[in-house]
Amino acid sequence: MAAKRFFNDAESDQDQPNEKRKRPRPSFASVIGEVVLVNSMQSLFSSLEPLLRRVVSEEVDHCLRRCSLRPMTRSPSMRIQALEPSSVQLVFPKKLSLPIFTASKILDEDNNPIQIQIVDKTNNTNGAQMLPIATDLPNPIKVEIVVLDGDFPTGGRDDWTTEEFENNILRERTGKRPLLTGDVNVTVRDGLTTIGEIEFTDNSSWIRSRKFRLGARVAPGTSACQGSRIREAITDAFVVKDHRGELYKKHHPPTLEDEVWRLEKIGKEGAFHKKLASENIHTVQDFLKLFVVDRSKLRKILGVGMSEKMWEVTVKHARTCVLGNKMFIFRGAHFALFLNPICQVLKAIVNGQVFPTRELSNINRTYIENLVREAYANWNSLEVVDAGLNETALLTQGDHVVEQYPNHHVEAMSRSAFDQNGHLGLAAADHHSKSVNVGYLVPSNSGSSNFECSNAISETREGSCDVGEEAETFSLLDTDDEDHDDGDRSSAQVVYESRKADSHKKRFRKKILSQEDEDDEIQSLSKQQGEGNSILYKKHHPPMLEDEVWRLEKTGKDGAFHKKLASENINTVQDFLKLFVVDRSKLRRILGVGMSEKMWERAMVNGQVFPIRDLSNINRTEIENLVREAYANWNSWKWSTQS
DNA sequence: ACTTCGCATCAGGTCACGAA
DNA sequence: TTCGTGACCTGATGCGAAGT
Repeated sequence: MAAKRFFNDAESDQDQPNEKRKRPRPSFASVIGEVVLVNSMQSLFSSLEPLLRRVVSEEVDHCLRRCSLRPMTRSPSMRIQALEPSSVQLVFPKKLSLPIFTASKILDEDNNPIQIQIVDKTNNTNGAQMLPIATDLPNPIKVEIVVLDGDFPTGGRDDWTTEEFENNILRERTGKRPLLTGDVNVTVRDGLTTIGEIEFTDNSSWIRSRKFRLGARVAPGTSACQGSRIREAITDAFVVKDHRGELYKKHHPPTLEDEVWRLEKIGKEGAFHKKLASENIHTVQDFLKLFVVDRSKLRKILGVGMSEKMWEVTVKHARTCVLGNKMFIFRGAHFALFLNPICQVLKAIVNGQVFPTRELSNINRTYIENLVREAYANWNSLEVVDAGLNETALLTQGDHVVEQYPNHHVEAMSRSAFDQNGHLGLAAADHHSKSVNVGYLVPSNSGSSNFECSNAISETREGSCDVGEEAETFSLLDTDDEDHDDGDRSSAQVVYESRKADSHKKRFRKKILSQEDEDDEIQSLSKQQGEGNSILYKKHHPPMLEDEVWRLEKTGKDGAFHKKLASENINTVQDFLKLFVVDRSKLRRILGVGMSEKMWERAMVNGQVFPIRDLSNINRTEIENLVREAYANWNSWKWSTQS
């Protein structure tokens, strides 16, 4: 594996912008590090030689490039005029569509090809009134699209000289294709042009700012500006990601059919993805169904490896899923249960009597719960119909409606739905005073495209929540006792969020978690599951002599202790134990005060697999000296294997 | 020659724990 | 309460092998 790119000081040198174009090279420190490892001056020279050769080669290359470019890129007349005030400028009228990936077409925020305008900002104070101009300028004008460093212009300035602009143009890395390919040279007619297809060939991670800008300038050599400079255009800075990132892109909003790793915090083939897959949760729909039917089970599947914060992010993202308009009907001898695609009850018919959501509380709660679970278990056999629901019908369970729906349309609908029912309005859903657990969605009784929300459980911690008897109704979405705690937790989390900045954060979270009564079960489950997923870092019990030393408890791979030990040539468990036996205090010193006594003891418990025989009957000092000698000449001894 | 894919590694974030 | 550290996660990406 090659070392990661280094960002040395030379790259930050503003006076040498071309430094950024260099192929990243090993830092001096990394070279020295290698040398220390091999511990020989010969290695030092052999390590430095290729580095020096490359540095010299690249510097010569850059000098040649700069010398060869400058005369071509700026005409003498342009150079003189560069610093003159200019009211005419190129602009990108629209922002770019983000994120941008390599090998993908660069488009504007409306997903249309990028445009470039020439505008005159004379008499324009706020930039909003700039208009394309076509007069007083030659027509057409050739324009070149270039890539700029994201840090340009420095200091947030909105003006620059032609030379500054030119010095911040980025070129491809050594051995790579041109950084920008496609229609990089365009012709502006009547003050406006559209760029066809352009795309990046390389990501932006290799420059210090990690961001690019697109720039547009009048093509070098064009002497057609009638004595005035046309100022260059630049876009906002943006990150260009490797095209592979596009494959892993999260969907906003996700669809029911999306694979579950499209949700935030669930990486493709990552630990959570595997855990979910092992429970047959493959799609966002699967995820949401289980969330509705048995939230605690879903939480346990993910385990403590998924923190509360991550869980919230994932759930929040999942909740933005568009549910579509399908309805699933679970029929029995005396009942029919109408469910939405994520197992929320829309309506129930029991013994011929129709129960819209508002009246579901009148039915035996356990009875309905069991039906829902049964429906969930037999999901594939349910009858599917087109319910004609509004396409934007979304989840509204267990959270503030506002938070769940960035879509204002849906928010408005939810608001009206609350009002219709005479239930809690959004205004009352004050973040600081209460949280609202919304029950389930139903199509409006009138059959209109609106839908209603029923408050199932509403918890108030500090303020009042006027939901009347509705608060006593039940929610099929909050089926177990834990979910009453969820009400508490939601409120608690609101309070917690408001205290985010203060130092009670961790203790407070711990307290909340303890209320959830899930630690032991989840932890043991998560540990079991986690072991399979973190096998790369797994500690060995017991460790083998040949094991790398970081297999011992409290010694993280590539962590501080690992490095300290490695620097003393203690690479294996055997090395560790040898020094432990021969000179325990030295070993302790190597690890330093960073390893607490408790950690030290734990590492010892894990490391001491071989009992040291009692030497009290033998001359201790003599034996110790022999052992030290043996240790010092370890590799020169002939060893026999004990039978 | 170029693309695709899998592997390995790294960076950065979050969290828990323990010591001071 | 603060700080240092390890653990473990996702996401990014360099590299080489295999495929086209």
